This record gives sequence, structure tokens and C-alpha cells, in this order.
Amino acid sequence: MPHSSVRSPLPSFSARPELAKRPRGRPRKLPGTEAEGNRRQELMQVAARLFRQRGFDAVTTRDIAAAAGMHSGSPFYHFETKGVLLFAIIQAGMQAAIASQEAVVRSAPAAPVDTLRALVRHHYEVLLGPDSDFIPVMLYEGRCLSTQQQAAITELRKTYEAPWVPVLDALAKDGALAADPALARLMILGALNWSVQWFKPHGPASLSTLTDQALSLFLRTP
Amino acid sequence: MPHSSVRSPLPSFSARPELAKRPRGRPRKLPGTEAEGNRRQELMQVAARLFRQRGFDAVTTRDIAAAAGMHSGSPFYHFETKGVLLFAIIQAGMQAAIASQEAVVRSAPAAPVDTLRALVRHHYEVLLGPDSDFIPVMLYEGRCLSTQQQAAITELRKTYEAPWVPVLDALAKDGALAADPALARLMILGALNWSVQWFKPHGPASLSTLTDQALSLFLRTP
DNA sequence: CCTACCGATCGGTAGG
DNA sequence: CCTACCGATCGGTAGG
Repeated sequence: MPHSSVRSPLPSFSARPELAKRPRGRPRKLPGTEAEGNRRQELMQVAARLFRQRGFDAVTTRDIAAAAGMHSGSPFYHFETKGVLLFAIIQAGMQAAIASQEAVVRSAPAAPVDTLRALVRHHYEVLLGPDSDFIPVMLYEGRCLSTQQQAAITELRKTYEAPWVPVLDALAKDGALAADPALARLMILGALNWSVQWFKPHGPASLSTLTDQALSLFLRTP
Repeated sequence: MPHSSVRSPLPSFSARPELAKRPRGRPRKLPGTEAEGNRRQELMQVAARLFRQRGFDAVTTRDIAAAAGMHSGSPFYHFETKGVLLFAIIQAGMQAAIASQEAVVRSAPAAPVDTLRALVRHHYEVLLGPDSDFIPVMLYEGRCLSTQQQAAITELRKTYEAPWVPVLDALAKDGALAADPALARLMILGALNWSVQWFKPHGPASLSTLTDQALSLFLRTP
């Protein structure tokens, strides 16, 4: 499945009706199919780590191949270009973050303060949690994407930030947030996003501490 | 003066005692000296703008030469390597920012709130003001420096941030700042530094507005 | 996914 | 600061 535009790790047979009609006789496991999905994920993960550490332009496709245990030309079997690999990483990162944020918001208490706390905590998780390199790559390497790719990511970012808007509006109305909600959103997300630059996983501050401190810095709660 | 480690745009004759002793007979203007200082500054400015826009690795020395109206090999007459040029930009940016911040703090009212306001306003100026690309380059391209260069810049950053420490400590003691001062400093500077990512000079918000909004977001003033 | 390879580009240099 | 150039590297490809 080289260069497939299908997002799923497994090929979608329903896209080929004549095959979908054939309930048996099809090999249970197409040769290489599972492995290809795994290798694709693996490439995205090792590439994301390298991109985060050194920057997109400073990482060569040979670096990525070596880190994945492949030879130099092999990444191009899975991704047409280096830029497509970057886009796949960022897109997958945003889609996963949107989904997990949705789940977090759904299960959070209804009070705006609690929702904001859940959003901040989740955002820290996505930025600083173990094996979460995709969003930092988006934040700091997104400009290496083409204009059209950037436009697509901008849409995903809007979706991601959408739940923050009503929460901050409500807090501003309550008097708990003492700034224009739109500017406050940019400033708060900036404060959080910047943590990528200085946070050390084995340092003194936990993600819970960061969340508590951020909330008490930004909000006035009685 | 190719590749001189002297920071001043004019060569320091006092470093060559036998020349310093010769009050006349020395040509008023060494051939090319002034022009060299100007060209060096010019290179730093056009390079900084390009580095900020596209990132260090994505800008070629040919791009820089062309933007400065030179031919491809000429930047190397002024800077040994591309990396040295980046370092010169970041170092000069930090030194200038430290100096101007010092002046701002000295002339600010003594109350901690007012000092913080002056620091925030100055920081926005340095990040978003016209022709100030050097600090954004430090923030977002600093990792392209060598380890030793990074260590030197880290020292300058400590010097830059030093005036923030007692101010935030005092505000925390007053109850105007409701978070650990060290974490608050990282979060506040993060909120400001992130503005580089979204601020539009001709947009609705002025630097004064940003400063006011930031202060009222972070502080509880009676 | 490997092998062997290409064309383009890039940082940097020698000599003037 | 220009001219002419080099060696290395890099993204990407053809064919298997």
C-alpha cells in the first residue's frame, strides 16, 4: 500500500465493491499488509521524535530510515516525500488530540472552571506526555508545510480550539477571567505551548502542578 | 576586517598600541572600513529577517547574499560560517535587549506593578516592534547553534530575565500574583513569546493593548 | 523494502 | 567583495 491516501492502517476493501462481495477465498491477511501499517506508524513516530529534537530541515530521510531500522530509500515506499511524512504526522496528531479532548470535555464537570481545568490538563498531556511528539512538531515545524497543507492544519486547529471559546467567554462574564476572552485564549495557549521549551519530564513539576499553577495564575476564583 | 571577533563596527586600534600612539599620518578612513561595518550590519539584518521568516536551515547563504545585494560567496568575507552569522545575530540581539531593558527598568516607577508593566511592554517591543527580528530568531532558531554557542546565549538570557525575578517575587508576596513566581515567570514569558506566532502589526491590537490585557490577565490589582 | 544511483543544491574556498 | 569552482550531502527514483 505505498503512498495510499487512505488514513486507516488497513486498506478499505469497501472501496472496491467487487472484493467486498467475496466473503471467503480472500486471504485472511494480505501479504505485508499489517506490517506495512506498523512500519508506517513506526516511521511517523521516529520521524516525529527526530523532527521535534532537531527540526524538520535538519533531519534527513536517511536519519529517519536509520532510526526505523531501514535503508536509505525505504521511507519513500511509505511516504511520497519528506513533506508528506511531516503532514501525516501533524494531521494524525491533531486528529488524535481533537478526539481525546472531546472525550475529556464530555466527561468533565459542567462548571466553566472545571472544564478549563480539564482542557489545560489535557493540553499539557498532549504537549508533554510520554511519546507525544506530534503536537510539538505541529507547533514548531508547521511552517515547513506547503501553503495548502498549512490551510488544512489551520482548520484542525480551529476545531481543536473551539471548545475553549465558550468556556473562556463564560469565565469572563463571571469575572473570573479579567481580559478579553479572545486575547486571553492566545495568551493562555501561548503560556502552555511554551512549556515545550523548558519542561523536563523528570524535573520537579508534574503536569498536575503545572495545571494548578496555570489555573490560579489566570483565574480569580473566590 | 574579515572574520574579526571584535564586536564594534569599527576596528579597535587601542588593541594595537603602536598604532594608537600615532595621532596623525593615519588615513582618516581606512579603505573599506566603514563600508565593512555597514555591510556586516546589513547582512545581519537581512539574514535575521530571512531566518525569522523561513528558519535557519531553510535559508541558504545564497539567499542571504542576494537579499544583501551581494554575490554568492561574499557573505563569507564577513562571517566565517553561516552558524557564526546566526550567533552574531542572536548575541547582538540579546545584548541590545539587555541594554534597553536596563534603561526601561531604571526609568520606571518603583512599584512592582509598574515595573512589571514596563518589562512586559518592553518585551513586546523587542518581539514585535518594527525591525526587531533578532530576538524572535533567538527564540525559534537558537537550537541551530552549537552547544557552546547555546551556553553563551543561555548566560545572556539569564541576565535578561534577572530583573523579572524580584518583581514577580514582590507581586507574589503582595498577593497580586497567585502562582509560584518561578513558574509564573515561565508562563508569562511563554504567553508573550508566543505572540510572535500570531501577532499582525496591522491587526486590531496594539502593543499597548497587549500589555494592558496581559497585566490584567496575570495580576489581581484592587 | 533493498540496491545502486542521479541531479540538484549547498556551505564553503582559492585566487584575485 | 567577485569569479569560478569543489566536495559533500540530500531528496528522490528505477528496477528488482
